[in-house]
Amino acid sequence: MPPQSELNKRAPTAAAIELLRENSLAMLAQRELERRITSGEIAVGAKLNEVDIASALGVSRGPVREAFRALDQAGLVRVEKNRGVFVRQVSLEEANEIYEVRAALEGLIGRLAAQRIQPDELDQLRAVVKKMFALDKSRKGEAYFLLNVEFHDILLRAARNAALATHYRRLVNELDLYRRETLVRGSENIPVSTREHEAIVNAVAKRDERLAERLLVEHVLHSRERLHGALAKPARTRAA
Amino acid sequence: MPPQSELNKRAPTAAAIELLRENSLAMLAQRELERRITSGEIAVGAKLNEVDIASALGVSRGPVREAFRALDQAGLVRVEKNRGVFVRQVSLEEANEIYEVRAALEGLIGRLAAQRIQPDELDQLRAVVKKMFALDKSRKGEAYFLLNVEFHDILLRAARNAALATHYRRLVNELDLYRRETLVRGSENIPVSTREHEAIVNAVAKRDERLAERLLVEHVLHSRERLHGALAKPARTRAA
DNA sequence: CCGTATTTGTCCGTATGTATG
DNA sequence: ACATACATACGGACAAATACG
Repeated sequence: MPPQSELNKRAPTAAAIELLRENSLAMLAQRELERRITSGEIAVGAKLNEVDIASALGVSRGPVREAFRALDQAGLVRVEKNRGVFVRQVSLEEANEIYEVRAALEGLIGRLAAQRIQPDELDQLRAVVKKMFALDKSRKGEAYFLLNVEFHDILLRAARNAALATHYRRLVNELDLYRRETLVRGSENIPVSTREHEAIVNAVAKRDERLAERLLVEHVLHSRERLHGALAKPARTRAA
Repeated sequence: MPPQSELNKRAPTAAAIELLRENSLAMLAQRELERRITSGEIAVGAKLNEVDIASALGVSRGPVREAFRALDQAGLVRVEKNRGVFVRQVSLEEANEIYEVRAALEGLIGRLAAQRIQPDELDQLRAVVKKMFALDKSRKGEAYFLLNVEFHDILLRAARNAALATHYRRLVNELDLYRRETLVRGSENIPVSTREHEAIVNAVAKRDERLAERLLVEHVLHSRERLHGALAKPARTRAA
């Protein structure tokens, strides 16, 4: 593990001191570990050694242990008493369960966003979809992935519901673990997915709650099918 | 705070030792604090003093601090750096947001339960509703509250989705904090609520997913209205 | 506004349990 | 099976920040 981060400075910089004014080392360690896990920097199933991580982050073991408990509740790691902490592995069955919940929340996001979205947020959504169409031709998987995250984040803000945002983000994190578990990357059919995004924006813009809800639920289920399709038949070309 | 719990035994009993074989002190402390918070033993907004709780539980501050981090992620407490940990207060606005999410999940529970419920679970649901009708006449608020929890727990099991259960339980916990915050107890109109439960059981028994979903969503929204009604007009008698 | 007491934040030592040869 | 090495679990000491008089 590379021993670098916002933490781990021998001589704390002014910025680091400012961070510590508001955040405990435990919270900073939690965020840093969350970043390393969701980014794939730490592999799924990997064991998190207290002393290694503590030294890598330049803190003692106390804050690291506290961060572990938070990450456990957040569903990112699994704690086994007297054995250690491991990056959580999400099975196919669990992923299907999570998708069911996510679809329900995604539908709610669509309904609320159609009610509450502001003009500037609509502009942002349209800008993201525009970038998606531009990307469409070159098939850049990683860039598309980021735009997709941005799209759903804008919708989430537009829904104006903090509890919804909290639970939705956790589900997305868990699905990322599954994606990494299965080593499937770029399974999205970008042209199809982009058109779905476009239709969603139009529904939200028309303030059509029912349509936005339905399109987002279907969008999630389609994403799941595309992912499973990539898993089940890796050699076969997938129809839209 | 009463210094009693499964923990805090000077001479650990055999049962306590068995507990410790599988659970760390941090996890036990977390559960115990969760119980004390959700039961109202510790008041909403109260400050949780590390040393007091540690001595009350008969452990050191380390496990208590770890439990705090987990409870923070679980939405039961709020951590302010260098100031302390407080039982979370849920405002009216937050409660409304949580209700929106809960309604969506409750609808999903109804749909999945209608798909997947087993005969013995249906029997359990009917038994609970029967008890509710029996209670109906004597208007026992606390007993009804417990039956209500049991009813929704059976449905949750019948839905057979662990992720759904996790997120649903957290939302219910948060709404309990709101209920306690507003000091509203027994705001349910028991006859009406019981009939709603009965209708839900019938829909699930008929495997009518759409109806079960709709009835449960409405049930949640009605519960919210009954609660808000009790808040807005405390002096007035509430109509159904 | 300052000094003191209390509380939180962090670190490290020790005990206990687990994995390995 | 045993012994050794290693990792985690817990407790306690010290430092820093906050609250109080």
